[in-house]
Amino acid sequence: MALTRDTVVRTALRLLDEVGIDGLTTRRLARELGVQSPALYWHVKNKRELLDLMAEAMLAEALPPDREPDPAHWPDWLAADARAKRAALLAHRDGARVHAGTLPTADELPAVEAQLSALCAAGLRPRTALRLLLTIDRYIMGWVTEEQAWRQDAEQRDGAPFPDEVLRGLPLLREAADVLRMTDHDADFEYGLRVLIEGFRAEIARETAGAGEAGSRTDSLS
Amino acid sequence: MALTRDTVVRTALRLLDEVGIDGLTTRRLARELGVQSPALYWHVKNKRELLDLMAEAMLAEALPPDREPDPAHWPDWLAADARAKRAALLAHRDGARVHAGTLPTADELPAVEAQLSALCAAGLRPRTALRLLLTIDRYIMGWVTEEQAWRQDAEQRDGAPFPDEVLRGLPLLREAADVLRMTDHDADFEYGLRVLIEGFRAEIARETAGAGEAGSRTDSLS
DNA sequence: ACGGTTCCTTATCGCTGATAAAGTCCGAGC
DNA sequence: GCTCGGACTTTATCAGCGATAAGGAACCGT
Repeated sequence: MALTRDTVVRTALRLLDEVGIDGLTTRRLARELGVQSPALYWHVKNKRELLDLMAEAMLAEALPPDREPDPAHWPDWLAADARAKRAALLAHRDGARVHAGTLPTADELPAVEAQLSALCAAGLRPRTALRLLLTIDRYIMGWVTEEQAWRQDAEQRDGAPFPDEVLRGLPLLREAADVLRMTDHDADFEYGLRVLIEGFRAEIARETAGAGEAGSRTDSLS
Repeated sequence: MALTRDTVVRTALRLLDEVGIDGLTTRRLARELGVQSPALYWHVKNKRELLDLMAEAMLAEALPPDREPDPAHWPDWLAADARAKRAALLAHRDGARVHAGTLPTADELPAVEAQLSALCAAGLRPRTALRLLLTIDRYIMGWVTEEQAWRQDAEQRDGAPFPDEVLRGLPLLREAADVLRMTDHDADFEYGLRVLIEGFRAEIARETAGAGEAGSRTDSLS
């Protein structure tokens, strides 16, 4: 049976978990597939394209299929989507770094349109709703990137990071030591997510209230 | 005059702007310094350390020196710090990618302690305050990473991204097209920042209100 | 004048992503 | 039944990468 583009990508994802993104070379992948490395270039234009396909497959395999988002419960599905995306990125070693290189493509747009539709029904203008989605997306990317770097580092570090001695004279940090040392990624991610959604709530309130003066944009903070 | 670790790092940063992080090789950097590439390894342990030093220098040169943050105006300095950090990362090509590889070090801690102190004076527990700082930091990292990838891509792309034709049948995206196409990074970043700070405000209100039941953590969204 | 430290060079290693060119196989058309 | 053409894969090779070993030159305190 000849090699398929699909098996190349799936094998690459499996190999990624074994060796990490830095260990994922075309030769290693070819070996895994029982083939010489130039054979890969028949199925894939170059390594960049391979990584793009991996990122796409990563999200596809872990993300739930499109639902019609319910405007009434936007905080719920917004949070659920965020958790699902984080989970998708965490599902593979260096998942965030793989995804980070990719550019948004046109075929993701319909799902975004559906989300916008629900958010607008909840009271936002399209511009604001899209900005909101972008904001949450960047939080997730930044978060998981850091989280995976930290996890990676934790494997080859002996003992706790930021040992008690370096916290001498820093009483507040000492009190928040478990947050500093990232002992509970899930809870800490959840915190930021809640803050964001709380902020969105305020934003919706503001925008609904000032609906009459839609044109007068202001970025003031208070 | 002999080479200095400092001139190596400064030259590396200048070269980074010219060729980007992928073009920044030890050979290229050595050439820029009028030296053979193994000479670099006298001043720097390896490339990872060079990048760490570059990241450190990047932030040091663009970030304002420590001030004592004022608890009364926490939204102001929090936002100012966020803008400054984004500016620092934007100041060099691929700045976010350079910074992303680095791990937090102990000498950043005193500044964090000072921020915690101000946030606690404003009504937060240390754990919550630190989580808040982490949240905003990850937003910045995620944002600028994406922003620089986008800018990079824009240079070698002809015409607008997401041309009108792909927005056919997607009326809300069409209305938010300038956000989708990232025509104003500053304003879009500012939006997310404001949402975050609005969320922090709500968080402070919640925490101050429920101060009696400090132990009963809950992550529910509503 | 000598010995040690500092700083840099030359030579080389094993590895990377990628291309060119040749070879194999298999199925459609005659 | 043979042959031609496309679908794949191979071998050979390239330029470039980060890194190390070993040696040489310059300087500095003694």
